[in-house]
This record gives sequence, C-alpha cells and structure tokens, in this order.
Amino acid sequence: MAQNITSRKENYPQWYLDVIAAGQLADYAPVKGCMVIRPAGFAIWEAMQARLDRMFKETGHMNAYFPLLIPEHFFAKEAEHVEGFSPECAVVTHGGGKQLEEPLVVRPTSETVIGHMYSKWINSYRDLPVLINQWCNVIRWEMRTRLFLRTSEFLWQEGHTAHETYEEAQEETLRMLEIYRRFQEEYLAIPVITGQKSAGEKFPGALATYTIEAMMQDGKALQAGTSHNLGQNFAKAFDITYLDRNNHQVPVWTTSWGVSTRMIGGLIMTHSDDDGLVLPPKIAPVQVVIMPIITGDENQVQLLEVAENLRSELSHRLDPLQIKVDGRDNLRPAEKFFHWIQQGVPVRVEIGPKDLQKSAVMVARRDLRDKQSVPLAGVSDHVIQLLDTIQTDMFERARSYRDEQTRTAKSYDEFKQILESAGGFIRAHWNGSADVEEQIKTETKATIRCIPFTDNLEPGVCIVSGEPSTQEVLFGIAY
RNA sequence: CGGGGUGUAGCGCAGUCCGGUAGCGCGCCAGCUUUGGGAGCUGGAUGUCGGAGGUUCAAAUCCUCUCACCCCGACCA
Repeated sequence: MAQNITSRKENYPQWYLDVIAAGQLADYAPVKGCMVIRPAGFAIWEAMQARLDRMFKETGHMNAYFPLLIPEHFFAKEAEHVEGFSPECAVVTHGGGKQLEEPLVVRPTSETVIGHMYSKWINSYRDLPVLINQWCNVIRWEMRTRLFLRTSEFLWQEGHTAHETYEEAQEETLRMLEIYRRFQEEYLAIPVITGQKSAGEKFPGALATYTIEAMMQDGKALQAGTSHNLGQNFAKAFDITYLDRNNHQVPVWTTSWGVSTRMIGGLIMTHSDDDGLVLPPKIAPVQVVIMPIITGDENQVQLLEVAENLRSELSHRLDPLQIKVDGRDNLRPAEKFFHWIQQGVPVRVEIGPKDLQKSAVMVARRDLRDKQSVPLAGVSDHVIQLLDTIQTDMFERARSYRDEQTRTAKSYDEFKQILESAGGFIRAHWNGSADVEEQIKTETKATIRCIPFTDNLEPGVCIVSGEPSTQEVLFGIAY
C-alpha cells in the first residue's frame, strides 16, 4: 500500500490532501488560501475545459473576456447581490502609488460588469439572445480553505445570457444545468442529483438557482455546479432594456451558470483510493502508460522497440498526447509503477523480458488494481475496450455507493439518527419554510442540498413542523 | 473575532523545563552494487533555530514585544 498516503478510513481529510500531494496536482501558495495548480492538476482542468467549452459552443455560446477589476459602486446596484458578496470581496484601494478615487473590487463573479456592458450592447429584440461565456479566475475571501474545494482564488467559467422572455431564460438555465449533469456523469463519471436550491441557498440576486449535487466517499455533499435564472433583477439594476416586438422598452431576462476547479476536488473524492488518484479515462490527461521493465542492458533496446510499436498502434485510435511511454532507466520499476498509479492513469501496460518470451504484455487497470497478461497481437483492441469498461464501471460504482448512502427519514428523530450513524444524503419532507431549514441546519449541520427534480411527487408531512409538504427534499452535510 | 496549537535543513520532527555554540529520519547530490511492486552500501551538500529587542562571558533554550501559519466554531462555488 501507499507509504505517502493516509488511508481514507484513518483520516479522510488528510487522505484527500495526501492524494493531491502524491499526484503532484497542487501545492500551497505563499498567500493564505491560494494554491498553485501544478502541471498534473492543470492538465485535468484543461481536459475539463476542452470538453465543456465544446458543449457550450455546440449550444450557441461564444467566449469573451471581461475585466478582473470592477468599480465598487456596481455592486451596490443590486441589493441582494451586494449583501451576499461584499463580505468576501477583495478590494483594490491603491494604484500608481496613489489612493484611487473609487475602490475597485476584484471580481467574485461578473454579473455586474457584464450587466453594465449588456446595457450598452442590447437595444432591440433583434439583439437577443446574447449567449456569452468566459473562462477566468475569481477571488472570494474565504475563512477556511481547502485545496480545489474552496480557495480564495479559483478558476471557473461563468456563462451570462440575456433573453426576451422569462420562459427563454428558464429554458437556458435548465439547458446549461443539463449540460453540467451530462458532463459530470459521462466524462467525470460522477453521478449527480439535479434540483433547485432553497431560497436560503440560492445565488444572491437570482430568482432561482439550480444545482447538481454529488456525494463524496465520506458521505458529504458537494455542490458541483450551479445555474441561475436571474429574472429581471440585474436587467433592472443595470438598465439592460430593449425595444420589444410591440415597440415597448422592457428589461431583458438574464441567466448565469458556472462550474469551477472545485470539480477536481469532486473528482478526487469520488473515485480515488488509498493508493492515490484514480481518473476516469475520458478526463485522464494520460490514458495509457506503456512501461518497459528494464532490468539490465540485455533487452533494453528490444523492450523499448516493442513499447514504441504499441504506442504507434494505439496512436491511431487514441489521442497520441494521451499515451505515454516511460522509458526512464534511472528509476526502478516499482518506483515507476507507483508514480503512474498516483497520477491516476487508467491503464498501464508493462512489457518485461518474461512477457516478451510469451509474446504478451501485462495490462493493469488502475480502478480495480487488477492485472492480466494479454497476447501482444490483441493488446490494442484490449486497451481500447478496457478504457471503455473502466469509464462505465467507475460511474456505476459511484452511483451504487451514492444510492446506498441515500436514505429516507420519516421523522426528525430518524433524520438525526441517520446523520449520526451513517451520514450521506437524506430524503425528507419539508414544509418549505426558511425557519425550519434554519433550525435543521443549526441543530444538525445538515442543509437542503436541493429540491430534486422528480416525476413522482409524493405529498407528505414536514418532519419538523408536521405541516403538509408536496415532495421530499434532499438533505446532507456539505463541503 | 473567540477557544486550542505550532514556528529549528526541501519535508516531518527532537533539542527548550535545567543556557555552553545544531541534531535525527525522509528527501537531495556523487559513486558502486542493484532492478517484474516504494533497494543497499559509502561519501557529500543544506540552517540568519519565524522576527525585533533585552538579560548574560555565553541564548534555539530565560524575559518582553511582534509576525505568521495550522486546527475547532460563525460565512461560502
């Protein structure tokens, strides 16, 4: 077992940090709450970006870039927004050696500056919809930080759209939520629950916030992405109006939606094991590593040749950049194994003298730590199929774990007991009141993760107040 | 901001009570031997002991002040 990683059982938070260190994904920056994303970690982010960016563009969005610094008074324009964000804003007060006339806020999110620009760009219904996304960094001054999950600076994308009608905005909000769901489930192999945030948990300034909620291996919930229908709140605050089809000047309807580098944390805590990182093939920067087992000078040339041949064979069917041959001869085989294991590479092909004699190679899958001999002639097919199997298996394992850790509470007592003994998600009836939500949070630390979208709405009674409830909502202790 | 803790080599720590001039493990570098699941031996490099002031012949160690970070609570993608 890994020597440099605390087991999950022993100390889950420490395990998480150890996996990141062992995989060389990130390191602490000199400024509290900030992190350096190292090449191995950034490659994962780039893979996420590439895929999502394509999905955004396939649905008609284009990328743009808005500035990091925002005039402070912009935030004051939307009451709920300023109240929600001002405690966590970093503010620039000096520039060029002088105190600034007006302080500049380092963006915690860009609704305000984008709203300002949209009011200039949108004049007529013919200008709508506006479908823009930006990839950038934001700063939120956090009291307690954790690598990837919560850092003062993080990378994300924020989509900002403007529409003619409420219905169109709502459709867009849900369309993007669905893209997030598909991305998480199909690429990251992370099962998520989609639903709406309660009033208490929604984005400051939004009409409604929708979310995808994932469950980590310790039973805690992770909000993995959000999509907001902003209604006309920002349109009114920033005077984003247009001449409609009836020749009336009216406010637009806007949306915003985002996912961040937090997804990397979710990826780690969904799939990784006590040996380190485990990555699903569809997002792994390196999908296959081919490793000649060099034990002396005799076979070295031949081993490398077989490795290179396999690489070129696989290159026709995979992205050549996602195949690595580790021909280093200064490391012992064991050290190389552990290196790639801790990088989470899904498939490892080992070629040693013993294999050559049998015209075979050893093929190991990272997710199950399983290894078998495969005839050289069929390796390529085997690897391609194995990548596919791993992707499916990882998702299914995560989903069945999530389902096993999701329970229903019929009473508040039962609710508390489940939280204490097992954790995980709890479905329970709730009367929709903010007071009850708050009471549960104070007494148990559990929050409403979302009001799930569901076809079968079963009425019941609130576990706290006993009042009627239209459906069960999803509770959990969140990261 | 409350409660608790820690600052000594790249990392993890001992040394502090009882002052005497810097140590262990891992890592790093070199060489040799090794090499199918985290190697062995030999040699080597590395420190303003968090910072400032003080007491003393002498301070990592005692005194005063200060800074930073970590953990636990209240806010959050």
